[in-house]
Amino acid sequence: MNYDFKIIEEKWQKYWDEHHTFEAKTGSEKEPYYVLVEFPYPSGSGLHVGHVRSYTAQDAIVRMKRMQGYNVLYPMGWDAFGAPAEQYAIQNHIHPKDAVRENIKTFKGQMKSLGFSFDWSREFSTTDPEYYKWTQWQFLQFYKHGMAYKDTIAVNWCPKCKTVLSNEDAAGGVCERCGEAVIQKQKSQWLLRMSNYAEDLLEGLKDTNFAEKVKLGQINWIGKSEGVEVDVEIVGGGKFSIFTTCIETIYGITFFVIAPDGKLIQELMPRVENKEEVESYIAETARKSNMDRTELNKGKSGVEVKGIRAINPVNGMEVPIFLGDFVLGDYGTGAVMAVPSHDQRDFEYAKEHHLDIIPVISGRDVTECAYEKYDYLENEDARLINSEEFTGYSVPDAKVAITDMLVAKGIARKVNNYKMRDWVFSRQRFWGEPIPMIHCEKCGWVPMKEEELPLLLPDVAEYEPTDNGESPLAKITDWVNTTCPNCGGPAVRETDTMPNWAGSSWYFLRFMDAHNDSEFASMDAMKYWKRVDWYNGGMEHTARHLLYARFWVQFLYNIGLVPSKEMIWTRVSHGMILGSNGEKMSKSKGNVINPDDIVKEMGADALRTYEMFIGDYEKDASWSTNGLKGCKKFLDRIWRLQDKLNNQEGYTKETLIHQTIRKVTTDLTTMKYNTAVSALMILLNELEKEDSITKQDLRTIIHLLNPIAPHITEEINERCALGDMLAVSPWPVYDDAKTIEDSYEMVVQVNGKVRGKMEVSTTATEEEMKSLAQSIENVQTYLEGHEIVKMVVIPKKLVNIVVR
RNA sequence: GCGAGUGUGGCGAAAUUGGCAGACGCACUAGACUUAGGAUCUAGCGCCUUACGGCAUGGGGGUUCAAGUCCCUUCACUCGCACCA
Repeated sequence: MNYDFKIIEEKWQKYWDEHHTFEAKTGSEKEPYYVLVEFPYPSGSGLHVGHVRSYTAQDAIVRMKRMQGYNVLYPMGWDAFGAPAEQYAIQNHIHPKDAVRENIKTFKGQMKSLGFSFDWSREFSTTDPEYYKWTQWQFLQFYKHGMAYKDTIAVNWCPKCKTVLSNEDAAGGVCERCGEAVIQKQKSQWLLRMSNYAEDLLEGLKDTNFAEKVKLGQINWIGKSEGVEVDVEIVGGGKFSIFTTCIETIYGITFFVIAPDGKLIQELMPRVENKEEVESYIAETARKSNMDRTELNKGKSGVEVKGIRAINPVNGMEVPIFLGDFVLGDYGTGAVMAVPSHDQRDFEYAKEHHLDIIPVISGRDVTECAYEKYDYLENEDARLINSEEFTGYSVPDAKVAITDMLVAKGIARKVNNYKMRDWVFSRQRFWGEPIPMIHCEKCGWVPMKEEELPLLLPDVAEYEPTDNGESPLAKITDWVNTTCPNCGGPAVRETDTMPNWAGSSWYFLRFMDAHNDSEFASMDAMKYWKRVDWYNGGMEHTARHLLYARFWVQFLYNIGLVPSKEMIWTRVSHGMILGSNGEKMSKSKGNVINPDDIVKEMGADALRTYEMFIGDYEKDASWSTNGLKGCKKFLDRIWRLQDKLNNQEGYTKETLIHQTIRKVTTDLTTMKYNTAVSALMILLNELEKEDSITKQDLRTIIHLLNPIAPHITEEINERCALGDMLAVSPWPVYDDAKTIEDSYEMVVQVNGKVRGKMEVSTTATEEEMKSLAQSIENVQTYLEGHEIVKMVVIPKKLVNIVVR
């Protein structure tokens, strides 16, 4: 008889709800433990089997930790602002607010039907005014500390979504959401000075326990390079600066290249002889999207800036200046020294424009391609050549000596540069937190009074983006028009909204104190919970979301509002659940599995067990309905164990049970869910062989399974009157001494090949093992006529007899 | 191009970190039970060989008594970053 999962699962879900079983109490004397899964966008398509994987994985840990006596916080909420929610609303012609409300209802119902032990008392949505009030408040803190500013900059613009994108959103030159090629557009934008935190964000990684690949993602994104900034004189007066990481090649300069989108060329313009040519190149670059600029890897476009020549600061050589779009206006100084002999990019440019190539480092020819840094740094014999007094220096020596010389002359500085830019914080969108800033003709930008927050999103009929790039909010004149908080004169509100990254940058703090209406979270609550001990999310968020969140926290720390500089300790990421064809699940491919269907057909416990058993948690895995059936069968067999119950005391399989407790406990702690399930299957196989089993046998196996399959196990426990509810019972403990078998199967090898096996007592000495090994008949046939050279004994494992 | 990772039966995967490769599950085969069912139970299941045995962890080489695991080399795929000076 199979179990009726539908009735059982609903019964326990209702019980947990009504008894608030999983609510965490701030301030409890138990040790706090905070487990977080990324809160989802409540999109219209509902919960994905991928969500089920990570939520179950964390749920299993959380349930075990509770039983181990921790005060566990496992919260859930909604990241409901931003394009996905808005897009859904536009497509379905309903107000985003209503769409979000509906979708949250669906998601929450689905989560409950899967038996996740979230603390629902702390639930909130980033779109709740009670929450975004504090997002706005924190923006004002950024502003008041000089960390938010408005600037007209070239921004990534998606012509299709009609909105500005951050560099992170426009990665690869295409819009993150719609895939459209991103173009550059000048716009006045709010920015957060994230680049000020580049070094701190790098340093802070040392105080986290992130997976190595997660750290690397952060390091790459920050993109630190150490180098030297050098002043360069222009013939006939004026100067500019360049940034280089290879100062040792400075004698090889044959030209300079400056950015077409930078300020320098505009300053030089009056002296330019070929203005028309230069201006048309600038215009051409502006038209190019990032994509084009990146894809044009080969063939270095550019024009010479005629009439202006620059002087190499070390040898006084006069060289031409070029414009090239491979030089970026907003990185470094927007100008580079070009050393075609030792930089492939410069080399190609020089070939294209017929410029000189002067080698300055010995060891390789430079007629075919450049002799680059990674190459000459490997060559210990490399020496400087054609470099006046530095000729003959090794590269490391030259780096130091040339830098010192230039610094001493006062024309150079040691500088670190970072790829990471300031965070573009404006979106021309309706569905986001309004930026609480007011513009007054007289006073300029003035922050709203904190006590007037939240600045509510008005109710409007039209929330679709406009063609001119203005936020839809701009059309609502009675919302826009206001008075200046400073002088009381007429003023207008900022109509841009915040990116959806804003609300998710601090939500984990709010969970620590979710209903506080006088602070975003009290210092006491944050000190109690300390930090997020274990944070799970998709790999796609490990670079950006995590970086924003860390930046946000570090800023709050610096102004004394959070207890530590890093509030997230361990970050892990899960692999995707792919369709049964091994491809990413998508509607168009028709390979989407809806968790609701599985819950209906097989039950939540079966789905949970299967997703834990599917394979290595950090790797992608393909869906298999057969695999799922196997797990359902496993649960059916667990259910049937009830029939074998007897009234005897103690364990039937003591050693194996202790081994299983140990295995499951360590596997859950190290995210090896698949082998934890397999250990339970092995135990079940053994128990099934018995005619009858004890209460303790049954209680232990269902206790160990409970974190993964909470409903069926709780039901068996109740039906068989095995003890207190599992959810509030202490986790089984194992005794190391009881995990040891009396005997084991000793393997006997001759010259490394297995020639015999023998059951041997665990207490057998090495000498005993040796003689027993030689007593095996089959082993003897391989020893005959040979001389034993040596015997290798691995206690409790094997004997290897080496013969000649 | 740079960085990271992966590669083990028909399939998903294990392997106490150098010690019996393939645990556990799926699929498959045979049988049992049966008021034929996509239920349950039993046995088998890497490849070659009648067998003894031999060969097998992407390929090649090495270290070792012993290699999926360590070293060198090579191939394939996946994921990040990508004109960052």
